[in-house]
Amino acid sequence: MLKADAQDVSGGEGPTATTTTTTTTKERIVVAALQTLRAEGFAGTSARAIARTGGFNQALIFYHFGTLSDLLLAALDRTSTDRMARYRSMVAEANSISDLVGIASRIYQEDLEAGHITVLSEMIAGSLSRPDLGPEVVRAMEPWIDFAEEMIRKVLQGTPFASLLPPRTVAFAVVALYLGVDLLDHLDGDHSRAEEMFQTAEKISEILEPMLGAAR
Amino acid sequence: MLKADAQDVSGGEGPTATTTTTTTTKERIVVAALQTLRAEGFAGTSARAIARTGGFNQALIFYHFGTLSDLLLAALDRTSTDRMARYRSMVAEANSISDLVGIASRIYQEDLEAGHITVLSEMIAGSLSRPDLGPEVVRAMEPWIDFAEEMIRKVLQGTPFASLLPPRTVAFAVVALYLGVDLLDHLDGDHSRAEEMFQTAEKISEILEPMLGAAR
DNA sequence: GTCTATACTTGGATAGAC
DNA sequence: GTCTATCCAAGTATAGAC
Repeated sequence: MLKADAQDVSGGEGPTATTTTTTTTKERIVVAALQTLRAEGFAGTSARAIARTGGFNQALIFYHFGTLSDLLLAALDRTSTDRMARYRSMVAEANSISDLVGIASRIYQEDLEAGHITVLSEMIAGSLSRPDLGPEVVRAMEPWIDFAEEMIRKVLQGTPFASLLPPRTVAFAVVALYLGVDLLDHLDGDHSRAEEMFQTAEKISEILEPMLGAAR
Repeated sequence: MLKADAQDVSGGEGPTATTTTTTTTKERIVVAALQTLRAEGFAGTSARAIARTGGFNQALIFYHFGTLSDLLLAALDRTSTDRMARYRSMVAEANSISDLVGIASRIYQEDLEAGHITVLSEMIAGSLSRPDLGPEVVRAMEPWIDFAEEMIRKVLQGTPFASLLPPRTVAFAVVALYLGVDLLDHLDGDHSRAEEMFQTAEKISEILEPMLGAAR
């Protein structure tokens, strides 16, 4: 997996709706923007830096996207959509708390290596300095909290925890935790702590589960 | 010893070692840097922006700190030290889990309003783009994980959780959660979710506590 | 659609007067 | 220690040739 993404494309503009990965320039620019965000962070992601990364002319960014902010938002949208599809497909099988934790653990690993979450946190951190980004970044985060809420609801249904843990609040905390862990994880490259965190969570959920009866 | 100066003032240069807060220029610069980081984010915190915030000349930054990175690190050190003192004084009374959660809740509120955590997350996010910051930011984070670990250890001592929850791992998660919650909280300014999260945590800890006997 | 060239702005950093 | 002036690199964005 890892670099398996770079895109699903398919539904392009042109009439050539073949399955071949026709990489348009616009897509190449988005991909380069994502790579740059991951590697250099928001502050290092200038139009010129993106063009260097992708090996194309800097002016193309403005031709295709108008402003740098618009490109950045398109890139954010892209990862967000791609990852959401992946998350949904992975989580389809999950019915219990420990299922969910296990999947979260594997998917975090995937995200970490590919830098998907880093793009989010860099965009969030960056939107302080460019207020036009703020509202759009907020919108990009919402589906994630919704998604987490949905999963938590599903898994807490009928357990004694349902009355104790407001799904929306837990969802918020889980998303925040994801972001924070990724932030720290990337800072020093010591991934063992996150691993141990997920292992601990799995252990706990496995102990908890029998106390609840089958969650579903 | 990373810029051990930055200082507590008091022991100033001049013979006037009074208790009055003699604000040296160096301090004013650090304060302005913190304000700018909070308000404009890492990407918006240029030497010129800091000088505008503080109402002093831009060249002073380079006279007093050499480079912008060094100023930023001094500022990070400053908040980190200040907040650590505050945390330690607040937490001195805490003996139980629910004590700790309650204090964490109040202190988060304080941090949020003053933007203390934002400085951390902006510096972490920013260190991607300026690799010279990375190692120093890592060092600035360590005391926080240590501190959290210490607290968690203290409060878990002798409870059944002690065998289940590795203090270091939980500490890492708690710090990550703090960062992530602040990140999201500042993004859209909706502080109710964090509040509810802390309230939920308090409720849970209050329910859990009697099951453990006095934790201490 | 893509490239070159360029206008204009901001930023880090230094020199030198005061 | 502080200010003015300035150098130069880098950034966003646009115009116009191809």
